[in-house]
Amino acid sequence: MRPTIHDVARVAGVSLSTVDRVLNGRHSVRAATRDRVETAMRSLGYVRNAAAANLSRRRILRFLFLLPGGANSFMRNLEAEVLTYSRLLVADGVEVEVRTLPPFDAAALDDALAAIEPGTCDGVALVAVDSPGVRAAVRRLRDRNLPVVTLISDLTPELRAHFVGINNVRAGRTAGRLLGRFCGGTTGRIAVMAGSMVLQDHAERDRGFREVLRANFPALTPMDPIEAFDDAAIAERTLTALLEQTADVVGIYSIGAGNRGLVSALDRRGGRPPVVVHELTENSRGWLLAGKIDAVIRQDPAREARSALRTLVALSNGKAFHKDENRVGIEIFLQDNLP
Amino acid sequence: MRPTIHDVARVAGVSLSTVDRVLNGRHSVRAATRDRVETAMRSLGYVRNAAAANLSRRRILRFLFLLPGGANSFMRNLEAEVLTYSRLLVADGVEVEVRTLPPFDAAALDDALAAIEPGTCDGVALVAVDSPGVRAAVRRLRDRNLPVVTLISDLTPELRAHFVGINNVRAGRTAGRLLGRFCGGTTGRIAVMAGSMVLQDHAERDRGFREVLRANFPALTPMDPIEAFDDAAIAERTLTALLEQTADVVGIYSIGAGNRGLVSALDRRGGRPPVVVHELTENSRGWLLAGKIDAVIRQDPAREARSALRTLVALSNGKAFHKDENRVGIEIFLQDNLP
DNA sequence: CGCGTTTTGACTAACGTACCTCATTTTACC
DNA sequence: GGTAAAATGAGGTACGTTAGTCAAAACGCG
Repeated sequence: MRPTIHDVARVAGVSLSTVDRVLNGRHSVRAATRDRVETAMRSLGYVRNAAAANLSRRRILRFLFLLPGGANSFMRNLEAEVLTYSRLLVADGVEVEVRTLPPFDAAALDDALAAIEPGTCDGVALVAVDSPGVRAAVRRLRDRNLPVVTLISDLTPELRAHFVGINNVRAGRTAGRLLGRFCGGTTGRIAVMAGSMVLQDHAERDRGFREVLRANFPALTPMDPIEAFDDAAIAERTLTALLEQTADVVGIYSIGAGNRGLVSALDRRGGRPPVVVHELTENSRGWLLAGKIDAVIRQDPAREARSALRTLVALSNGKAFHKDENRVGIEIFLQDNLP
Repeated sequence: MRPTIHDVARVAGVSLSTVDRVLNGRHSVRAATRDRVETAMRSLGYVRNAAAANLSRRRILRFLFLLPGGANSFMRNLEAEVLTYSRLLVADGVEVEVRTLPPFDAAALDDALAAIEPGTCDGVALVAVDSPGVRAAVRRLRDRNLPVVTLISDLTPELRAHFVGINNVRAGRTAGRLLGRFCGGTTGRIAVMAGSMVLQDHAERDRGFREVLRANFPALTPMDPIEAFDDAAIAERTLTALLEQTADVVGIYSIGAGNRGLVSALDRRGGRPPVVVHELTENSRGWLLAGKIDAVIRQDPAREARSALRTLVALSNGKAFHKDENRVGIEIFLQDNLP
């Protein structure tokens, strides 16, 4: 049988109340008494029963997720995963509200954060837009002891409790090394297609990609990024034009969405250079299997949703959470290791 | 406020006892009554409070992990991860016993499974060795409603509740495709180093590797596997000999452990062909960063430990567990996407 | 030493569910 | 219609913790 606070009280020679006071930092307890209680806990190997504690606290944990709205398929996917996983957590007394905000709108995020009433929420996960207002709002939440987790896009580390997402520079580097190796010693130019370089994550991937090519594959020259604004038609048109004008394209890196256009453009030509894209979708999975692209790099939105939620739960329960467990990786998929 | 069984009873117009009977399938309840209760549950969106239920059941969940003993570093790693994660679960009333058995010993596994006393254990995770005795023992456990999860190595699917591990044929295919691409059109032979082809997982990886080379990279010819028995000295000696005898080795695939010997052998030569190995360790991570090898393929033992434990917990609580959540992937690491 | 202040103890109700007993009602069947 | 059997109700206790109240004890300080 696991020891309970009753056992701790008995061994420490104090009352239940005192154990409770030590455990929950209530009234003042003399240092000597606290020591005795803590020693007893250690010697018994006491671990607070999380189920009983939460039950007694009659506490349901309410978390707020602030995600950018709009058509961005990655974000919609992430939203769906958050909702899916939170349904599983209902049995453990967790309630999740997902609110979508105008994308890239610091003021809207700022307002949403400021509007959080004390006592109505036990933790926040947000896709950060870095601005002084947002930083101030997050700081206020932290001062209220509300755990804040950043998702996908980070803030300064001292403001948030945990960041769930990938390092996009390293994602770009990974793409660069993969494509560099796939090009196998040929010389030529690499076409780069992005959603928009205004997006921080796209810009970071682009940077990492170029770093690696410059340092490790000097025979490959990345071209200026085409901005396709995640639109298949634009992507197809501009890429087709580029391929017609440029004879020595020996590889293609697609940083964002709009890959349908990329594939159509390539389909109409005979042969194709190595292609590396981001995000695993039904489409990109099919293209990988069909041999229309060579590798997909992704961050798993399902794991990100779960990590964010688990982190919030752990922080709210005052549990140490395993950082490693809640880290998401930069995954590489070829047609053989698809999930 | 979330609805409780009291609410369900009120709405259904029955007593608490009856709701309890329906919920836990105790005495006989008339179909009509059961219907009313179930309708009430649905209309209220009732979800059983897992914390309260387990508390009341004064139930601690006891799980048994049966892992192969011996020096196999992957298994030792896995064992450590199981212990680490189970420490986190203590607060939720989970107790884990890890028992190591002689490796590849079906009889020992069989005995260990048969020795499980009813009532002393709520679920088993094992690294399966397929034999009639083991299958029978697992079937008996299943008949006792004890959830059984296979780890790393599977049994026939109908016997176990879940398998946590990777498909090694696909892992080998992944290695093959990666190495094939890295070799970039050159012609020659590929050296293959395994622990022992008696190991099923090594044999499967070898098979997948060859499949891909044959189908997609006909210019690359895999050589017969060197068996190094996970021993660095043997690996170094045999690989050195092989490289001296064979001029056209254009790639190396290491299926198992003993990579220290591989790296030493390569270190003593000028230049090296592309190298793909399995398992991410402090060593292989260092070699990747130092450019001594090109890619590492792994299954994450930490995630496998967590998945097995979470699956057992979910099954014991009668919860639907998310299959996807508890699946582990075949991960590819280059020096840029290391965790 | 006596005072006021801290610290501690004893006790109680509650959280939502499980599980038990005993009594009562309803049903099925002849 | 009467009987046994089945179904249901009522009520209690317990799980381990939280969170309170009130009284008693110990302490610090002049």
